[in-house]
Amino acid sequence: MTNVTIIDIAEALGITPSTVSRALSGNPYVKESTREAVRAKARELGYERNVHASNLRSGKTHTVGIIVPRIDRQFFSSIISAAESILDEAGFSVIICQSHENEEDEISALKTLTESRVGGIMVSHATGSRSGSHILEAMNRGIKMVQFDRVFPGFPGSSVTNDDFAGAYNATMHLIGNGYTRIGAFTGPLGTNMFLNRYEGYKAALTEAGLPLDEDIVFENSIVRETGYANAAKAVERGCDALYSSGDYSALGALDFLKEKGIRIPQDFGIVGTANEAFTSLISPALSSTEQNPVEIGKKAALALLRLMNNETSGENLVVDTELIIRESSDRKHFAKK
Amino acid sequence: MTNVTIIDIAEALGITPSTVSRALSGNPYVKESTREAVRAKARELGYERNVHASNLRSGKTHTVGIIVPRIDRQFFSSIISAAESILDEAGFSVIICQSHENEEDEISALKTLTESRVGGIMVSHATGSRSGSHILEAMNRGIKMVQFDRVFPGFPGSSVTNDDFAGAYNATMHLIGNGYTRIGAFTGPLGTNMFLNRYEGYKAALTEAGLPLDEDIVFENSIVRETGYANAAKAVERGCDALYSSGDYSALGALDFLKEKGIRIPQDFGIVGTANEAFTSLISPALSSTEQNPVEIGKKAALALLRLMNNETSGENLVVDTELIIRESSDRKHFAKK
DNA sequence: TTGTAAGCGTTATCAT
DNA sequence: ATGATAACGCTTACAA
Repeated sequence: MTNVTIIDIAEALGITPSTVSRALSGNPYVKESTREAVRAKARELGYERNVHASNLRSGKTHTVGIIVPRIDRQFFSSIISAAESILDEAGFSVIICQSHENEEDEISALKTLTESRVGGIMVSHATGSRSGSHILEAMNRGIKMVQFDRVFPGFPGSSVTNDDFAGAYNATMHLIGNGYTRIGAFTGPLGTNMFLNRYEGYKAALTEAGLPLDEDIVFENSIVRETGYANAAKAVERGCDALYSSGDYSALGALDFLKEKGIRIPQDFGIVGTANEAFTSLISPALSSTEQNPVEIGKKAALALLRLMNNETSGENLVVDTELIIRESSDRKHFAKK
Repeated sequence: MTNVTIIDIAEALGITPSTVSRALSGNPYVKESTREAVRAKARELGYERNVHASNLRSGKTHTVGIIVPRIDRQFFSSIISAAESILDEAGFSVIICQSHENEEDEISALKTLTESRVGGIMVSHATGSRSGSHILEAMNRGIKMVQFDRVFPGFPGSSVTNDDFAGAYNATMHLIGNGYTRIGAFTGPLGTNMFLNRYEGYKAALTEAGLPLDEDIVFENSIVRETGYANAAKAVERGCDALYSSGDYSALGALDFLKEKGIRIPQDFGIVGTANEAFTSLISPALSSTEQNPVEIGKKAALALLRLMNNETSGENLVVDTELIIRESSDRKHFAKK
């Protein structure tokens, strides 16, 4: 265990701890030769700053926290990875907590972080977290917070979200542009803002194109492969020739059904997913999807947090553009020859 | 900002800070009524323990660190997720650092963690980290460490690895059992122990089955889709009827080639990948692969670290079994009817 | 069962 | 440019 302190360095050099502290922390009022000597001795003795003593005395931390529902979802791990790189660069270590999609764990994660006196927190809330009162309360206590992806609108602090409305709108417009005329929708639970916004985008596109909205071909809670398969069957039965899906897995389930029935994709049926999961480019036919740019979200959120901690802003709401990735499953214009 | 201390609680209650400290930390020599009163007042005042003061005074931390090459790889994020759940349960927060596959960042991550006086560290080293001397040095300074997945053999402390040899052996044996007789291999860089072990497992299976080892059909550094495609062409040209691959992406590349050439899978050609990436079950034909059980690795490593910090062991080397997942790409016995 | 008092390692405020 | 000193908030002998 390292137990070398600035006092040891001071004694070895015949100076005082204050000078050692100043030398090590880059205080300008230190003779260059002293600084050199201190640095050399510190290295020689294997000195390591005790961040706890430092934090206690100075009241400042070089740690921030990130709370996500689960680390092992690609979307979140990409966000964390990007954010970590930026925060690390700025001299902050990152404590990561998982809420496991439930409010209780989210509250305890928040407690862990505030007890550690982190300088700020990035949080994407659990679906189980309904009111967000614990988050609001922490914000009101003065904790710098950036909400990302899943946010409680109207809270203080900053936020970074995707433009879900535009993503869905663009995807639906793309289907319309490829000549599909009866386009169904797979949505997530519409109680969640994100899914609601996507549904609104879908509707807006239909409206703008003069197509009727038929709720018979809107399937809520279609987010897994199995429901996708089952609802694709209904969609086909109800005369759809395309599907906009709020998720890639349900779109995959739809592909399963369509391939099984021998329905040609994209000639007879078009489909676009959402999230641009890794598998979308690997399956056949490759699935068109909407890229959510998690790396961009992570970077923007980290920078927003740094600004917040620096008092350069009291809060800002940032939007990250989505990007439609057109692949075989919906690109009738190019793949029809196949 | 919270600034309520145990002194505030003590004053409000007309007792001393020591008693408050004892009450809050579960010291048994505290009257039940006192404990209740302290807890109530703490809640009322919005008290939060200052972990820095606590750590400084007690010399103990409730924080551990995890260093991985990249958080955003599914394999590592699954390990972290599993480890975090267990460590969190045990009362530890987790600081996560990325080495970005280079030694410099790994060293700086190690420094960040030791400066934070973490109680222990889980580490999977960067490919760019050749000697591991910084890791060894930290271990020798008394830092509790568990290496996982990519380990420097012979180091003190604990380790958790996959049985890569057995995984490759089983995969190759499975191909042999399905009647394939000229089985090529895609390996990773053989300078890395893990890949070497897999190659040895492949060779052992051939030997045991009395099949010749032909280095013409062993392709080193086949780890991405593109090299898989190119080397599959060579393998076919050289008469292979099956491939054991040390990675899933190169196996995917091989599938690309085989499908393009109209070679029937698994009737005319069998293939098994490694890692059981999410896409393996989603593509067609579904790819057989070797599951590395990251969740198991994460759990085992976390528990090993807890034992190490508890001085229940001075080091142990644990092995996590891999699991062969048989899918269409290699299962001639069941899919041949197709 | 509770109080007293010292100290963990650092930094900030004086003073020199 | 450096030294002396106090203090950050907590835990822990030791005493009572």
